Amino acid sequence: MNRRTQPKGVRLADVARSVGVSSSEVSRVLNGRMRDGKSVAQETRDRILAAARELNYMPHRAAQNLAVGRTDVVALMLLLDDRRELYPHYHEIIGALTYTLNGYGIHLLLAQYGPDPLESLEHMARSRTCDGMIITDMKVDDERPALLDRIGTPFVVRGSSPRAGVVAVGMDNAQVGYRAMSYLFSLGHRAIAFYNIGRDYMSGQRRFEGFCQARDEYGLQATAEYYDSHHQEEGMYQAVRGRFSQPNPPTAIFAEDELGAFGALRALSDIGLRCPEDVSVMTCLNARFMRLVNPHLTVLNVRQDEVAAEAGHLLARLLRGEDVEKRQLYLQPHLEERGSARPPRKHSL
Amino acid sequence: MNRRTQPKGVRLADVARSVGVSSSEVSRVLNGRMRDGKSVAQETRDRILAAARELNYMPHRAAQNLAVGRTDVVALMLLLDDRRELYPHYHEIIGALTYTLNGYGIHLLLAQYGPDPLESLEHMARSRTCDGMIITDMKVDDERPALLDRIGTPFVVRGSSPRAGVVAVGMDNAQVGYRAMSYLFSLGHRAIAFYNIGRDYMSGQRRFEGFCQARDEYGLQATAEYYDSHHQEEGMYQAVRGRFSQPNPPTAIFAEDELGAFGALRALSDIGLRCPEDVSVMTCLNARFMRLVNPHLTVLNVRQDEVAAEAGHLLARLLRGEDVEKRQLYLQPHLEERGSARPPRKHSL
DNA sequence: CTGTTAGCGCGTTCAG
DNA sequence: CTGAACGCGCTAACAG
Repeated sequence: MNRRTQPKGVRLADVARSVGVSSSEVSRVLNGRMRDGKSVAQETRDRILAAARELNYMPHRAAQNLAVGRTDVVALMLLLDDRRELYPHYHEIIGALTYTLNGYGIHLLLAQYGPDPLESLEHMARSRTCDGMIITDMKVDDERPALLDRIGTPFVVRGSSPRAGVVAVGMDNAQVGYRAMSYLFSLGHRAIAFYNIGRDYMSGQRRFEGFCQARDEYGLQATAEYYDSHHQEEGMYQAVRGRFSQPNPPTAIFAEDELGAFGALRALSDIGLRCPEDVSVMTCLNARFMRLVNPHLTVLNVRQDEVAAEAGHLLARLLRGEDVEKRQLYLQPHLEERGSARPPRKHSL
Repeated sequence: MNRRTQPKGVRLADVARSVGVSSSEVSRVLNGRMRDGKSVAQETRDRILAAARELNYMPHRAAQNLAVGRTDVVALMLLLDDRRELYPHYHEIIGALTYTLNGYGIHLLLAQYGPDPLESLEHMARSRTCDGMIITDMKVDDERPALLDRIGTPFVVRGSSPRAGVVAVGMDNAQVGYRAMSYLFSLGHRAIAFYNIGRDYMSGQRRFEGFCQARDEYGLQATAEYYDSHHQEEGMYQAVRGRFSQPNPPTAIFAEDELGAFGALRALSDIGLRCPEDVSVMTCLNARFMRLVNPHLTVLNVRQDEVAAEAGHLLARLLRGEDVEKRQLYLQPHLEERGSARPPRKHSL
């Protein structure tokens, strides 16, 4: 009961000694390495298990890792913003990954990129701190997949992959761009301002393609405006204020993400315009609380939690040695109408 | 350049052989273990460093861990809600912890509690998967501190500690309760409904104490109402709807957290009451986006990121062997007025 | 200043 | 069915 913990912890050898067998025998029993004919006498088996429980034996992770050459750890490297805060979408990614990986007995390790991201990544991978990695926020010229391939570390891309031959799971951002435009068009909007993530990001690039396709298809070349933004709440605020001080303001705004949408709303509010009466606003996001707040934003739901969960499953299978098809899986965004986008007014004041 | 990665990775011995020294020598140089008089000849030193760089040597984590008896990992075990999602406050905790710990060369490991939380915790600690832990969401009868003490694993409590003799850093929740009441009282409210976190949680218990103190001090025994809630958005929605179908509804509501506040707002809206014209609402939270949304909530800002950062610093110092005072640090909440709470109307309709 | 030796704790041959 | 011996890769103690 009140027995003091052993100074160094109880080892395999301690259990072995207490039973009067070799430590190999204990290892075999505890790891269930006795299939085929290879078996351990039922009696020694029981005695070993009893002793292990009695001594409260717990294998030493580092020792196991070293012996087996595996860590059961998957790393996710984080990009913190200028305030050292996590970007919103990480919330769901981290939750879903932790949950999913734990189902495979894998822990999630978090680290942040240093000044040289590739170096951070290489360090993490080559030191074998983890068995595999999830990489996110892909740039169009992202060198991480190639690096990890070279090192031989299994990984899954969360998001759009800059190239084939890797396992990637993300949202279909081309559809995000296309459907946002289609929807606003169908409501009757023609003057649409599309504020996008930077096109240096894969998702931004994809969205841009979707935007272009819709724009051309609907003949909006003259009225639909495209902006590369990626400057969060304040950036969008400034951008929208600036745009509305110009002639021919848009009747609808697509914002890159939730923060951008709030920036846009704040700008409209300060200008004296209402949403959706005067200007429609939509965006794409998933964060749960966002659905609870006012105004209820009409969004293309990009289910980051589902994406992350799927990425976790795929990586786990990869680590198990199962052969996973090296292909890209893109989930479709789901339109959720909540009233922040409506048909434009027929006549301006 | 295009050299292929060695099958098993390059080891210390490889570097040693390439230079013609023993691996201890390499280890010494690479780890800078040469203070005091103990030095390594400048020349061999240089040759070793050159060879290591040339061979692109990277120490094997598991081997180092085993040899040194340290992992440079701190674990945070998560509580997922019924939807397997992370509670809102984790977002800032995780970001701040990752950032802070990385400054000490420590990674953050995430795992979720199994059905038996104490067992999960013990497993994590005794297997020496991590060097230390951060524990959060303390219950009043929380057994985790005692368990970790017994095991001998360093830890820091994020939140209110159920007992002295541990290192804890959290918000002063008694003040949260007290100041929320004071503020609403000072605005002129007398009929206040205080929806609290469950009192089985330390923070709930503390808030309750603050609530009681203010209630008694201001003579609100007859009009201030207390509810243990802790049922998130939907729960608060139901609770508020229920309360307003009764006589003598409150003129002000304190909600346990952001989700609760949104539930309250939704309920009021459905009932046909406006905030803050008809009913004042305030809560306490920190999440950044929450500050951006409408309505702008008047809150007691509980800076979870600062709390977590401080907890990270303390744990890191603990792990370095510095002797940290085993005491509790509670930051003060900061009132931020954003208009969701106002003086009550003089006369009801 | 440097090499040798001996672990760290566990898994895994390979005989027996 | 079981034990002895070795290896995982690195660090630390101790000679020299």
